Amino acid sequence: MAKKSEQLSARQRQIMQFIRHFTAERGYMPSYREIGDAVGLSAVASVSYQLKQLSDNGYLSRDENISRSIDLKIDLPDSEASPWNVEEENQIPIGDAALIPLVGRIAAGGPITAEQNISEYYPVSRQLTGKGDFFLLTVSGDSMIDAAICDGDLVVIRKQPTAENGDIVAALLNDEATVKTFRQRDGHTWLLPQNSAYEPIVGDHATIMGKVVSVLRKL
Amino acid sequence: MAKKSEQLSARQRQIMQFIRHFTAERGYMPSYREIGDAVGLSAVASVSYQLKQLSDNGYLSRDENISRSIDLKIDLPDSEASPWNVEEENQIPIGDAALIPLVGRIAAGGPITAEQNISEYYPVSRQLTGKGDFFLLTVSGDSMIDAAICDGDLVVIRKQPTAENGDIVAALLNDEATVKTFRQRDGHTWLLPQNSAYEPIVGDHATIMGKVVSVLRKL
DNA sequence: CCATCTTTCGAACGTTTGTTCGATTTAGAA
DNA sequence: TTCTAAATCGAACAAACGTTCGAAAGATGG
Repeated sequence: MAKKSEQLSARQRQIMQFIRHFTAERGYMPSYREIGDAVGLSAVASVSYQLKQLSDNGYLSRDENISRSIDLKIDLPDSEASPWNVEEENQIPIGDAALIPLVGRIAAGGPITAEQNISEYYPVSRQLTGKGDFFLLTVSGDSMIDAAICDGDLVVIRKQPTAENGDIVAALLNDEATVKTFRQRDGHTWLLPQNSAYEPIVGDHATIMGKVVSVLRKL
Repeated sequence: MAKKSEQLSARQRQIMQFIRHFTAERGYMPSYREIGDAVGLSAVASVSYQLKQLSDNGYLSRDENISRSIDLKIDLPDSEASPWNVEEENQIPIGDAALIPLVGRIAAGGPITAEQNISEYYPVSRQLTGKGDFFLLTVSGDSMIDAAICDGDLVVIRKQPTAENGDIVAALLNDEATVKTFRQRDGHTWLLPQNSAYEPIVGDHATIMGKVVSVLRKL
C-alpha cells in the first residue's frame, strides 16, 4: 500500500511545480484538466488520482467539489531563493501601493520611524517607489529649488545608511533632518544645496537616513 | 449625470473586501454565488454585474468562463466598522487614496479618460488631491521648470472646464496636451510657460481639461 | 512466469459555475 | 410627477469542473 511520506514521484513533482507556476502567472488555481494538459495526463481521473496522493501526504489541500480549490502547502524548490528580503516594519502594502509613514519631528538616536514620530500614513504607488523600506519627510525651505524640490513638498525616502555621489538624500545634522545632494570628495562628505543662495555643508558628521526616490507635491 | 462609473459604490467596496477575506482564509477565489451570499445579492447576475464594473475600472480582473478566476488588483483596507460607507462624489477612495488613471495619448474630441487611453491606475493619497474627478498626465518637456515641474513628472489633474488666473492647468491645444499656467488678460486667454526660454501661447482656442493639483516625481 | 500494486485511461455522471436575457425595482435628475 | 440609468432579480442555459467506476497498461518482486 501507499505508505507514509514517500518521496514524490516525478509526476507529482511535475504537478506541484506546474501549480506553483500557474498560480504565479494567473493569480488563481488551475483546474484538473489544465493540470492534465500541462503535465501530459489525458484523463482527468489521473489528475484526480495524483492530487489525492499529494493531498494525503500533506503537500496540498483541496475542497471537495469546489473547482480550483487547490491550496499548496509546500513550495517545492524550483531553484531560487530571493535575496531581496526587505524588512518592512511600518508599511502595509496595498496592492499596487505602499502605505508610507509621514515622519514629523526627527529625534537623533532612536529609530526614525518610531511610532510617536508618525503623524500619518500616505498611500504611494509602488511605481513611484520601487522596492524597499520607506518614510516620508516634509521639505522645509527652498534650498533644493533648483532640483525642483520646493518648500512643503513631500519626499519619499528609501532607508539606506549611505549614498552615491549625486543622490539626493535625507540627512540628520544636529538633530535636524535636511534634504540635500550627496557628494564625497577629498575625503570629505558634502551636502550640497541646489540653490545658489545657499552654501555647501560639510556633512562628515551627518547621518544619512536614506535616499530620496520620489517627490510629491500638493499645489 | 456622468455615467463615468469611476467610483466605488458601497456594494463594490463590500465585494472587494469579501473577496480579500475569502481568499485570505480559503486560499482560493470565491465563486459568484459565494460572493452573492456574503454580500446579500440573491441573483448571480447581480454579482456578475458588479464584478463587471469592478473589472472595467481596474479593481480586479477575471477570465471569461473560468470559475474562481478573480484576481484582485488592489487590496482595499478593511477600514470600516461601518461597512455601509457611502461617499460618492467622485473618485475611488482606497482607504485614504484615490485610484487615478494615467492617460496616455490624448485625442481631441472623445472623453479624456476613455478606456483605451488608460494605461494604468495609480493610487494617490487624498491628502494630495482633495475631492474631485481626476486623471494623470505625464509631463513632457521642461517648459514648466521654474514652477518645479520637470520632464517626466506625473501631474494629477482635477477635471474642470475652466480655471482661475495663476492656476497651472492641462490644456488641449492642437490635439496635444500641455501643462501651462493659466492667465486671462485683455480678453485673451494665455498659456504661460514657466521657463524663460519659452514664449507665452495664445490659448483662446485651447480646451482646458483641468487643473493641476499635485505633482508626482520618481527620481 | 505470475502476483500484486501503481498508474493511466476513457467515459459517464452530477454538480458547480459564469453568462445571458428580460423584467422589475430603485435612485436621481428634470 | 415623469424620465432615465443603475441595480437587482429570477430563470434558463452551456460550459467547466470534480468524482466515480471499470478496465487496461506499467512496474516490481518473487
